Amino acid sequence: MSAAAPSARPRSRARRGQGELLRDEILEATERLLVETGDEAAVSIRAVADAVGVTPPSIYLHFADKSELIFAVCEKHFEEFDRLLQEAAGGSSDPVESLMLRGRAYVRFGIEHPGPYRILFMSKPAAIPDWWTTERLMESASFAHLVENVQACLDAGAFAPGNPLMISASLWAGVHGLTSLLITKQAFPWPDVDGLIDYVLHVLLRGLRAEEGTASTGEGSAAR
Amino acid sequence: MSAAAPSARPRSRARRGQGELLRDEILEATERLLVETGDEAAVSIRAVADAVGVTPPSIYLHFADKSELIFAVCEKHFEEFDRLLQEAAGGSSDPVESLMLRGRAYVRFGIEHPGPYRILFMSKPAAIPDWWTTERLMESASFAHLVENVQACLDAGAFAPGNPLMISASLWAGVHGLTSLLITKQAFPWPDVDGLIDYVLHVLLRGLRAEEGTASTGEGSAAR
DNA sequence: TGTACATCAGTGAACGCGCGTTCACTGATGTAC
DNA sequence: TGTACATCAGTGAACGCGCGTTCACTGATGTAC
Repeated sequence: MSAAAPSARPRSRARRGQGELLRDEILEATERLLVETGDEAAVSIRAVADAVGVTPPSIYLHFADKSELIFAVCEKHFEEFDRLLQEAAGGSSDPVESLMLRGRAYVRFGIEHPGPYRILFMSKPAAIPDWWTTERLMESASFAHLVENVQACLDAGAFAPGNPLMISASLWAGVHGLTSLLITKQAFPWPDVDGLIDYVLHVLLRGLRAEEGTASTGEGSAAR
Repeated sequence: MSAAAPSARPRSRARRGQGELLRDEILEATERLLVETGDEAAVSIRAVADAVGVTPPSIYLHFADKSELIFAVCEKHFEEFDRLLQEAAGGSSDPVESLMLRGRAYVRFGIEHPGPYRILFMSKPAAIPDWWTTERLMESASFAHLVENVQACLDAGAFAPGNPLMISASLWAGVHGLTSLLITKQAFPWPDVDGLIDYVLHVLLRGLRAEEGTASTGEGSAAR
């Protein structure tokens, strides 16, 4: 009977000086839609407004335009992403095992937040606005943490000597490839996902490992 | 002066019985736009019609709807993709080297055809129409060829024993990850791309290699 | 304690746009007689 | 050899849609006097 009922509760107007409350509600709703649909194009200003229980122009009270809104959400996710990875990597004092933990956390983040993951790592370069230089910075931060971890492996003699940037890029390619395939090709007959994740990480780390006997402090596998 | 001039030559109407000619021109134009923009959403029926020098309804003389058109183009690319990889892999009789060649060809295809690559391997599952079961078949064919190649490595004792599906999925993840990052993050300060491709492939293959001494016919690296 | 007023959160209606798709049509081409 | 006609390739105009964004506005809230 009721025409065009908003999907959320009616939402009462904020009190004087409390206008910022709406901003958070908008961010939350956008994030929710982004996770649900996994596609920036599917998240419209109108859909967000409807989800919050407000009219479209209200969005512009808090965000200059659509991309500012989208990237505000992504920024939050990027921060969380880096934080999760650092936290996971801190779970071991062995740098190689840290990489393993970091890799697992990476893939898990992607699987659990396919919407933001798509935008952060799979969207077209042109879709990223100019002012989003933060992206570069954040990415660098997140990537820099990986490089540090790799450097620690090299310093410990656990990895064969090599260019840490090259090694880091390779690891990134590996986990990103797995993550994005799992997100995109859900119908593919994947073997056990957790097993696959660990297998891919093991192959990569094994491929980077120092030759036996050459390492200064290498853990090596058995005497022979 | 002329209003709304079509971007292509005026194109003269086909003769009786030659209507199919337009079909090919449409496919070509779609492919061209897809490669240029790299985004399915950016390729509109109207843009294709304009590129061909024809009005939008003409498209429907040859394709039931937009997705049929898009996937007709992708199907062509998928065939070419598999063909290129098989051709590349045939460049060596050593199965491990075949994998290397296959991997290089994979990444090169992605870099050279980012539009089709995005649609084939990076688009949302929901964006793929139901009738596109071919996709699964083709994908299986292409993937099956990889599995065969991996099995040959196992049979030759060049790889440590393992599940060929798991190994194949890992290799796919590696090359896909590299390809999609190179496509998506063009602004990232990548090290030398060709070097990076080879490095990633080497790391993966090294990680899969049989332990020295365990292999029956392994090539091994030097005596010690 | 009461009232005028500035402020602020949010609305309602509309804009112009490009999209996929439909439908009745046109006019050149070939064929039957 | 000439003409009526069916066929076929393509057109022109319009449909309804959802989109981002703008603009003049409303009405509740707090504050100054």
